[in-house]
Amino acid sequence: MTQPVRTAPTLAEVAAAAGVSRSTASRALNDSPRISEETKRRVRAAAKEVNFVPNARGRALAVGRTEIIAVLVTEPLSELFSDPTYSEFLSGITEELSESSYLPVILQASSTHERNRAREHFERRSFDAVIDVSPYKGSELLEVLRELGVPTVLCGQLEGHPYRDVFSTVYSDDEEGGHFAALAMKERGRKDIVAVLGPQDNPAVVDRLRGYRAVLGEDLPDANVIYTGWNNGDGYQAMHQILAREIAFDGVLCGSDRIAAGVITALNEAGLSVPADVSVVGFDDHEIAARCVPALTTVRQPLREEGHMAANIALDMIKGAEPTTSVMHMQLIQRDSL
Amino acid sequence: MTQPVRTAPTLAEVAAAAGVSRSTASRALNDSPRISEETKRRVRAAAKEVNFVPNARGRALAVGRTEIIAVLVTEPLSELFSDPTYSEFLSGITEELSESSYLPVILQASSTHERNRAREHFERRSFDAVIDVSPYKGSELLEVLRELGVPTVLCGQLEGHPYRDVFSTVYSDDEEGGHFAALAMKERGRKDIVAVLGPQDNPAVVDRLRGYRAVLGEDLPDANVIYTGWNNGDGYQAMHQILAREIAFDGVLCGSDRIAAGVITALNEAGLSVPADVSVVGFDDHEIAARCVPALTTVRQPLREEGHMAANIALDMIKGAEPTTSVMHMQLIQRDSL
DNA sequence: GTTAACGGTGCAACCGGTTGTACAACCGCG
DNA sequence: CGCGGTTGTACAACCGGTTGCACCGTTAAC
Repeated sequence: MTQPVRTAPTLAEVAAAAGVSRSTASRALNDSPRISEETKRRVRAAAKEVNFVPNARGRALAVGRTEIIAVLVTEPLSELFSDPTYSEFLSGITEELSESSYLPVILQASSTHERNRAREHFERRSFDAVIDVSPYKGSELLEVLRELGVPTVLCGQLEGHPYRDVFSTVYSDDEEGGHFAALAMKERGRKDIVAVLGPQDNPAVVDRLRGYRAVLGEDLPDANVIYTGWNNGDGYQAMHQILAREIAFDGVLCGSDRIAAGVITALNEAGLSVPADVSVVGFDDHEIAARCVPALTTVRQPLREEGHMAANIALDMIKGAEPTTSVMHMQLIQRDSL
Repeated sequence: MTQPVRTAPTLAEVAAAAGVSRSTASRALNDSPRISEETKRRVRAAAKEVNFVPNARGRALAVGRTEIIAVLVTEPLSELFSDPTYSEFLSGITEELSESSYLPVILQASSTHERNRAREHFERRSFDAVIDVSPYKGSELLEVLRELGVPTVLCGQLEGHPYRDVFSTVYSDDEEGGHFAALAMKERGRKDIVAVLGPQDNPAVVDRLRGYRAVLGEDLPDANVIYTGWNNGDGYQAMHQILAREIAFDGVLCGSDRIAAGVITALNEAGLSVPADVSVVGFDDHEIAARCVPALTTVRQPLREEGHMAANIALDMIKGAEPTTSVMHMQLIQRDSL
């Protein structure tokens, strides 16, 4: 077992070991066409020998990049991640970046303290690009990023597109998703709809509800809209509340697939059959959706692809590309709960 | 409104503007005692004038530090943060670091891809220290960190303390917490206990259960232990299941305060009174605990302090301090639900 | 046999800061 | 007036890489 290494080998040591100059060693390791195969082999062998890894600090200074991309989170993490969709989105980002040498890190900036630190490190150019997961209009950090000219991708639509000319934007069309779900209910002939959504202040929730409303109008009365958490148990509890009211309904639109799972459990316990008595539609196409009994009809949001897109745009902007806006589209996944 | 700045001012420009050399400018901005007050004033004015912020890359190379600390997360983020306690812990870390110039960033390393990238950046020394939020024995990343000699703090107890001589450890004594909760039940004379815990594979859950068992023995039979999520609705649903079984019980130990809130709701709906018929004890001392009706008796875990501790130890280790182990203690908060 | 072309390598400058050391200006003192 | 000591500043080296350019030896062409 090797002893802990306290001091990392430098390029100079590798060069010495291979019997070449630092510059040749550098070019060999970066696979420059100006170096002969024979020399490359020697240098690579030497590098492997001493376990050489180029030091990030020296490299960053020379190439002008840190190869770190900040994923900016401006709300409390627990809130963000209680929405299960985010982790899928983040996976999309890391997946895409793992092809490159870039590393995504999550930067929490919910308190003033945190925002100040973040601001400072933005000014120092500690990161090559920023992906803002939950941008809001008038954020002072966005203002800073704009002034600094740091490549930035916003995930989510800001009303009025205040930064369209400087920042890129990626979002999926939640209103369209609501549209699809509601349309499916309507075509099935459901007339008395209940909605069990996520938190009321979540922008996606607001947009989806708008989509529902545009299709259903008075078939989805205000009194039938319930805001709750995103989980199984939350759906279960909400459905209990609704059943306790003893109102008539034949369809439930859910804010997530896990909510839908809880709703179905509660309905079954109350002796109601899905989809014979009540239709249920979920949201996200989470892996749980296909495993539900009955298998859940749901709206698929291309979260992973959204992450890929955001990461790619960030990489392009680092290379100097102009800001872009791209909209991801929702898709209704037909199964048996409708 | 200023135009976006594309190229940041360098120290040389500041020095020129102030009419001094680069070295003097540097010392003036770093408040060296060798520089006269008058010169410092001039340099600072010039720096403010051109909006100078020292470039992280140059600075990092010179001082040998990036001033970034990685908070390593080896499980999926959504899983981690569905446990509400983590955000409190993270706040503790950022709070403490905000006193310094260090910035904590969260590094997700659940997939192989992610782990490889993380490893690479550890080798490059992109971070000055690592705080591992959910360490597990045999993690290859820990092995890498050990070999590289990167200052590392583990949050959680690893059985057998395999890295005690290289890494620092901070953990709160979950078994002790379980002990306190169970003891309170026992002193209250409760004999038939039910436990509604978090996920079965969560190490804290395992330790707490061990604490319960040590005190209660057969008063908490295996059949009465339910594993679920951490939320309100999860507790509600779990309690419904228990009530459906029609077993006799007079106490419920909960894995989180939110679970407890759901449990109380379900008990009330079933016509049972807390604490007259059934005693309920929560965990965490989340803000919801005091707001429950009746106010919730719970076990307080010093999460924020744990974060402070972890951050401080990391800073100390960067300065060269030896690894330490520190245990945080639990505390029973007596309220009305027992 | 001389020379141009070319592939391979090394020197030295550079990225943007920090810091050891030399030096100039000034002070008070004998 | 010359000395040693203090104070404030500048020069230059350094951190660890990358890269423009000059230079070397070889080969092919004339």
